[in-house]
Amino acid sequence: MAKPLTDRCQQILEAIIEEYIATAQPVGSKALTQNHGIRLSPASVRNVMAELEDLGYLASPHTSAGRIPTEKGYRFYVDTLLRVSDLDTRQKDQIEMKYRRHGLQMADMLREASRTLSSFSQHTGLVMIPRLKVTVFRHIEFVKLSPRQVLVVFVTQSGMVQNKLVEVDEELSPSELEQITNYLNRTMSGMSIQEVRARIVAEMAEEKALYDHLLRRAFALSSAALGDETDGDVIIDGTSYFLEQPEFSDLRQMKNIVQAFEQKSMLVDLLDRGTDAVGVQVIIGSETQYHQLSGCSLITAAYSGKRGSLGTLGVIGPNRMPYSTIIPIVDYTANLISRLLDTEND
Amino acid sequence: MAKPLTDRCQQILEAIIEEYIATAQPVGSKALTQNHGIRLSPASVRNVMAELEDLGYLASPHTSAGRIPTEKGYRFYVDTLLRVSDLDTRQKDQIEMKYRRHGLQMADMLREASRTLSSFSQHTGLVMIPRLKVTVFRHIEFVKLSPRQVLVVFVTQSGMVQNKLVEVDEELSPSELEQITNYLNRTMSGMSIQEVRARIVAEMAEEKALYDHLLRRAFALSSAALGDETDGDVIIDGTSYFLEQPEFSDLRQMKNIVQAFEQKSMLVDLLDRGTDAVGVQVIIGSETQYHQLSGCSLITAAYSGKRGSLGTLGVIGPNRMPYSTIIPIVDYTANLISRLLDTEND
DNA sequence: TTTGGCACTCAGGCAAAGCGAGTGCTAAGT
DNA sequence: ACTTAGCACTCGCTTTGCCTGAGTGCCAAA
Repeated sequence: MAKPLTDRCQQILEAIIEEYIATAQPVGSKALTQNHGIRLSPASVRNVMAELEDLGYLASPHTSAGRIPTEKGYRFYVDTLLRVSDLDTRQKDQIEMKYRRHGLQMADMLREASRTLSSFSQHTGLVMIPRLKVTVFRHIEFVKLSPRQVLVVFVTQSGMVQNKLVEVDEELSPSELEQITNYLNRTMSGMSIQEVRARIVAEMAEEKALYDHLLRRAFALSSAALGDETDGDVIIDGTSYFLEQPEFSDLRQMKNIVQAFEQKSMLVDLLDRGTDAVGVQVIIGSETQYHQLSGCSLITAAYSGKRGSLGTLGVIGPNRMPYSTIIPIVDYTANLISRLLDTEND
Repeated sequence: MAKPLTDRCQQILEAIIEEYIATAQPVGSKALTQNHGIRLSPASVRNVMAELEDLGYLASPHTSAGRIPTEKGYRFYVDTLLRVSDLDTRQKDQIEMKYRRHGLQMADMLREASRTLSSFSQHTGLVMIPRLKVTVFRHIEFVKLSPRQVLVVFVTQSGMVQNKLVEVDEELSPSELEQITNYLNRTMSGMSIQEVRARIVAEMAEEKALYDHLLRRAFALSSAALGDETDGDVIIDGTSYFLEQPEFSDLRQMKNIVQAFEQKSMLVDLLDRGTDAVGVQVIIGSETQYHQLSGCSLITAAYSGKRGSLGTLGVIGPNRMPYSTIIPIVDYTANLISRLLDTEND
């Protein structure tokens, strides 16, 4: 039963999907024979279409309309029909230009990436902020805000700044703070946060720490600051492109989507899935497993710094997205960001 | 010509506006006499309504529909008809509860404020982040990222952390950086950023600085870091409430609004207008002077810290907003935030 | 295996008709 | 002088029916 589709079937499926992506209208047999170099009569095409519908690649909204691709159809298209080309150099230059401003910190860069993804794809751009645990420790600093409150400012290798307010039981003198600062910066510099955490746990258990009051407080403070994982944040840009999509003119669904965007947790999850993958990932419709996002697809790619994968970026839009043009954009952007993060600050 | 409206006119206008706010439907003469304790016949009400229409407080979408308020109508309602009551203690407690988590930094608090405003008003919440220039210097710190790049981390009195990457012409040794840090923290602590800037300009001009190389570099570095005003940022929450409003079911206008939200500059401008005002401000429809936001109104109030006004927060929604319930919410939230910012860290 | 022919289906557009909410006006009542 | 009942009128909204056209499935011929 799992016999592969014939060449002709594939060719027609591809034509239908591309036509549908372009027009958002159910596509009929006649339209196909006219515009897509199919050298067959409408009747033959109809036979093929009926077959493809039986196999689950196409669906018809009603008897007298054309066919639209199913998710299975899109999946097949993306997996085997689609040949993605590279961006031409002009486009690459245009994208790269956006990052030419100097003094760009990582956060600015990621914001710019989201904006660029959105404007080049004409869909909604997503960029996940790196999780704390995958970043590399560079510098920590304590600022006493009140006798019991200490602001811990923490800088990663790539120039991201995290900060957290920590309540302490017992007041710390400026010189104590300075000693702690120096000690932590000396010992932890260059380690990943995961390593730092492991180190803290290990040292806390050691005898030395038990007797050294200051050391113990140093570890307590830093573990409080690094302890709670920020729950993942996503930069979203170009939500308004969603409002242009005819398939979301239904306000109820539109509201679902906007709410999902505000909540972010679903997007974090979806982007997370692609963090350790190589190359571009595509998630289509119900593969998201969120019914609020039904009809939405994502094109994502991981970006990385010196020490491996940092996060994921991508584009979200309706199933009917121009995959062939957006995939190279996402791919190039992810590589570009990785390159920029890799070469800077060395 | 500027004769004041009679009591009866005002009473009816108020009833019409409140009915329209509740139902989003043009309100007719009959509906009024039934539900709003107007002891008049529909015919009399009609006469009054015709008069109010002539005066520009009401409009009729077409002959055989009821009346809807004009912007002038809303303005009159807000200015003279509306009596805002205080929130009851239960609501106050509910709101206050949201800020009970400890270790809340200013940024978290403002985010929470936006969310709370939105969920309590059932419309879109806005909170402006304080402009750099109105904040108070507490601490500055330099982190050398590469020979020529220094990350300037800067903490305000209220615990906000700003950071900026600065390129330097000439490498700074760690000890130089430390000297600069100490000097700046000693001299500038407790001053507002405006004062700090003025001080820097003044000292740069003085003889002393001309001869003290290090001092000159200290000023150069800090002025680079404090120099460019961040162009104002706004925390937006509850955009999806907009999608529920029947008046925005037109997708074109909806798109305008969402784009305006993404761009933020309009919102920054609108919130800025209320920064130095006392109490709650209401901006209705075309008073925003942005055609993209036609049909939208804002309810805003300034919040302040120890040293006076910091920024503005509020709610944006359709003209047809329940002003009487939202105004107290905005008012209370602004006061609450001010109180929290005032009492913390002392 | 492909193709032309043909009957069939069904959504969308259009016009006519009916409904109903609401108005403005006039004349009578207080 | 103000209020109210009555009445003709307006006009948007909904329903109904009809038509059109795009597109289908199937069959028989090439």
